[in-house]
Amino acid sequence: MHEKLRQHIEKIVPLTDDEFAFISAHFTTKKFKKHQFMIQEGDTVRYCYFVISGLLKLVHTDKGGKPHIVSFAMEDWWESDYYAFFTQTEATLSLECLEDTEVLCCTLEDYNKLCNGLQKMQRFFLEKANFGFLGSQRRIISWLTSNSKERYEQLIKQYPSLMQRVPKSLIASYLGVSRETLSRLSA
Amino acid sequence: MHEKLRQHIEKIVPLTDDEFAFISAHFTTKKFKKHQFMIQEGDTVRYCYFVISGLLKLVHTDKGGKPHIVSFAMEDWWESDYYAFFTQTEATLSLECLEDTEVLCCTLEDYNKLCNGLQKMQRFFLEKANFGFLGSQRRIISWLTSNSKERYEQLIKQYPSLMQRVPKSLIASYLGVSRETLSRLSA
DNA sequence: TTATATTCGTGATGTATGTCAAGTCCGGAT
DNA sequence: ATCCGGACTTGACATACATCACGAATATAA
Repeated sequence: MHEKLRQHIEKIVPLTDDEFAFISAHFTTKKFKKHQFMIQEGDTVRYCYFVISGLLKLVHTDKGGKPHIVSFAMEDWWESDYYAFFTQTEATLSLECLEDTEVLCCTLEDYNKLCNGLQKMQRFFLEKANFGFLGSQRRIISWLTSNSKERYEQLIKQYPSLMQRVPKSLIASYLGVSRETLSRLSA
Repeated sequence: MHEKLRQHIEKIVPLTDDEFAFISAHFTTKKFKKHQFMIQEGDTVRYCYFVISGLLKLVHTDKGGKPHIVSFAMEDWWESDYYAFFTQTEATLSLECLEDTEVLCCTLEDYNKLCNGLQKMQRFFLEKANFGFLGSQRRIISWLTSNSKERYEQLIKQYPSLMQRVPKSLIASYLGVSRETLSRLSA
């Protein structure tokens, strides 16, 4: 089942069997049920996660108690409260399962061992980080240049499956509009 | 003058003189005047830039021709149209000087040579990429959870000098509001 | 200097969106 | 089958913001 991880990494750097065995040793498997929290606000964040199957939402709750979806994470995505993970501080985000989910877990210590022990792996994480940054920048640009309807259409074009898998109120939260407004956009 | 680069890198990884000499050899210096374009839409993006001094704006122009500020870049920042830089495709962003500016330039080839030739440097870029991602994510959260006035206050708190260095219309563009609205927020 | 552009504020008005409220539809639990 | 709660839509109204217009102050250039 770590095989999915291997395929994922080999999209960026080829691996020998020995190398993958080394990598694999730094991950553990966990399963979560729908509605379970993988990270809750205030937790110490032990892991970053590679999603084997399932679907997650990364959520920030504002002072007024209103939740906002920072991102979704589906198969082949890496997710965590990365700020808390990297700085080993308390989580300000929560990570919750929208479906039954299976993940591979990597501690910060193992993340660093992977980077230091295998140059290819550091290269892999560098690529991931760069493209993660570009994805966020793209979302910022989308927000600066497009109205709600256009952003909605861009989202369903980019992730068509999302519409079938999550309620529209969560899509609305991700886009930063109310669920009522989103409902009216389709017209 | 590459000395600023050394100090900057050594905030993350310590370097020997030999190592820094190796690094230094992969950068060239350039100077630009206020209003000069370092990157224009449609250009091939030869470099990513480390800002020694001065101030830049990274801009996306929408279909209607309206410019939107994706980010500012000041001393000690790295900037480019990274998507175009990494994928060697045409720039969709422009990079323009708001002040006379001095930068160190690094081609993608040199970037890769640095990563492959010196593990410390790959580690450095990994840290930069991770924190760049976290910065963008923070901005997205700020947008999801705060109104214009709050986002404005967060910005001046985070970068007080920006207010003295750029016209408010650019701040407005960065925040995604009209200059008139920004003008009324102070009240 | 004078001329010209840039910056900034402010009023009037239209529009997009949030909020509150009601009601329908549907699936899960008992 | 009945009940209940979540998902979604739609209307009414309030509000934040964009846009257009104008003028004053300031900077920049000839």
